[in-house]
Amino acid sequence: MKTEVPTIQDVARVAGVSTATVSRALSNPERVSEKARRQVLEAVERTGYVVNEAARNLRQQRANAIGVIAPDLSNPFFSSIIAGIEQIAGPNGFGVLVTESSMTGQGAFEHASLLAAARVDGFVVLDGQIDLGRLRNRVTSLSQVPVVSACEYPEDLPAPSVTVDNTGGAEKAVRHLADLGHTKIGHITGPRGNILTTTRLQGFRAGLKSIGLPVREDFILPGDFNLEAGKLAAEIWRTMDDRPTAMFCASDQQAFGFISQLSRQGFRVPEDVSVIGFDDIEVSGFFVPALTTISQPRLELGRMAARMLLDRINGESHREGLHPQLDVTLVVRDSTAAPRPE
Amino acid sequence: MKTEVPTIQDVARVAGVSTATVSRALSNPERVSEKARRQVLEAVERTGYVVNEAARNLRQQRANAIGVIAPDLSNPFFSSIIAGIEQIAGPNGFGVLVTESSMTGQGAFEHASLLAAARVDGFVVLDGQIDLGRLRNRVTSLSQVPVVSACEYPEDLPAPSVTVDNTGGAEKAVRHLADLGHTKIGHITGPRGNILTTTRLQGFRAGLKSIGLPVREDFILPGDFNLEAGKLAAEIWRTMDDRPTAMFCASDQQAFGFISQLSRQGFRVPEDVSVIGFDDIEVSGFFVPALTTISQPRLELGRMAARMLLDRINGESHREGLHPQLDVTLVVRDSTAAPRPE
DNA sequence: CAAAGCCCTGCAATCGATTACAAAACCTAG
DNA sequence: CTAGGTTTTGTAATCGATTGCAGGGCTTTG
Repeated sequence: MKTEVPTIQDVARVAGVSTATVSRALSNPERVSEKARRQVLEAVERTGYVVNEAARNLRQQRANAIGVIAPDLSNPFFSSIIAGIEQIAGPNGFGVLVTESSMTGQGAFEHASLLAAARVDGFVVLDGQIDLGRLRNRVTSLSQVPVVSACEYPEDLPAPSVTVDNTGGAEKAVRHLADLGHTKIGHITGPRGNILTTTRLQGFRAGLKSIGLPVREDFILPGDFNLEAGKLAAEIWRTMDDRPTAMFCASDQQAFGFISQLSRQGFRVPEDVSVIGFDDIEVSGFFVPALTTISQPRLELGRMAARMLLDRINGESHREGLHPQLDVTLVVRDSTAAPRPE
Repeated sequence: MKTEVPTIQDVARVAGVSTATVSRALSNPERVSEKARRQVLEAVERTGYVVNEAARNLRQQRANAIGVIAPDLSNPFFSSIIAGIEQIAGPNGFGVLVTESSMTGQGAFEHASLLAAARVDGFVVLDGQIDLGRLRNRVTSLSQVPVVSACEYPEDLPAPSVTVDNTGGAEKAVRHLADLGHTKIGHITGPRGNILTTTRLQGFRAGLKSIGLPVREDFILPGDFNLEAGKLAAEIWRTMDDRPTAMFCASDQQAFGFISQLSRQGFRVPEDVSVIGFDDIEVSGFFVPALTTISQPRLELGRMAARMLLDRINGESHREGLHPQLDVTLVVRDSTAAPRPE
């Protein structure tokens, strides 16, 4: 078996035309004659030719790939977004390079420069903690690379972003609980400093206010988005003298941890306490009890981010300050109910 | 601001040496003089130079990247493996290009050829359905590219693979249930034709046999790995005259679906039926009840696959037929218990 | 002091595509 | 039949790095 990979030269020889014609026949079919096109296509078939991306990238000064910087690849939340990105990028001929930024700050930067250098034409950043400004300064070539941030985003973002309506979602959650008759509503927050934490907390307060309920600061428990944080919060809830009858959790995972720990301690959801989450990840509908939550379109988040990035790469520059916000919806299931009468 | 990206020429000029020396100073520091090295490093710092990967790749005939073909990116199971792959690839200077093969057969092939063509130096295949032989024939250049398959793998695999001990895991599950006193043990399988389905079913049968329990074919319910399949199976279980008192589910997700639906119908786990899963995904420990399951090292699966692939790319060819199998462990939680006395 | 050997450096070819430019081929209309 | 215009094709430069080869400088040894 021949071990040589065929090049455009081989195709040209077989087709009996020049390499220029081959190149044109493949990328601008309408620019060559019917006859030449047929010959080239046939030669491509015969030789099994596939364009060498490295050569093309070098010549065109374009990588035909985008990078994704995610804080945690194994987190299903981020991986859904990546799936969405891939759905758009792939069919458009763009590869998707993923990296995890979780490794301590330093590492993330090393990584990013690895990605830079004509390896990718742009980035989608899913990590709100990353200091984009610094990232850009770090590597000269990076400063020219378009970036779109999705989901989380740094406070002072020098790039377009696509997010969901976190504040509105939180308000919806609070309103739902209030509608059920709850007046003692608590909240377990996300990690300190995260933009999602901030906006959801803000929505929580705004929601209470708009209904005319007071904000009880002692009902706001600090947390994180993960399962463990929910468990910890449950322990705190247990020890409270005056307990909220309903909790708005900053994430579904957190809600699971919360409910799980309470069940273990003999409490029941929603009988003893109503719980509402945020995200609507896949298992939420199958949890016991099925989780009431705020659903966000993760796949669409990724798809939209990819579309925006591709647009920018192709020069259709939106204004820098484009920040579409996707809607979220309340999904009522079994983890919320009217409070038990006193 | 200067918008030009510095090239090796710029560095050479600033450092007062030739491009050859710059190149050597960066990749073979010991081959140039102390002085030249200092000058080059300083020039790199000053110019903010980063090597152009496209040019390097073209010249070296190597992409410094690996491709991952996964059936479903948003599935946390696969994304964990990808995270593992990234953990090994990244620090070794390799990019990780992901693609989803879920799109109907055709699409997957298109995609793979996109990945080929000097874009990646090798693949990790996570999709057992993919016909590797056909994939390879499709594109001449692909036939030379090293492939490692992980987790799932085609029956007649022409490539090394890394898997977990599915059969052994299933046996452990059965034994655990039997140890608790169950004699009527059922199984919900994975999707038809999948290698994981086959091996786990096989282990299930073997487990029963080794304990001396008969295999009741009517206790084997066809399914899939997802939540919905568990739900469907629950409906079947309900209608059975003679019900198994314990079910071994082919995946954790499936177990969730099963338990969820049963709860909804007023049954209790483990009181009415014990349930054991397979995978040990993150939420399993926080499900209600916490799920007893067979834990498999997903991250390590990815890490090992990446290591094997990198080795092959670097020419350290293991024999073609290398198929390491990682161990799985039984994790006992709250979803299994002794059967209720008749 | 010359010869031999080693280390370091630079020149220039090379990887495989794309594309500017120019030439050739073909048409059309006068 | 020819000038002018359009379409199609080919030649060769180019992208930015790596690397084989050869030459220059320096050290060592006889």
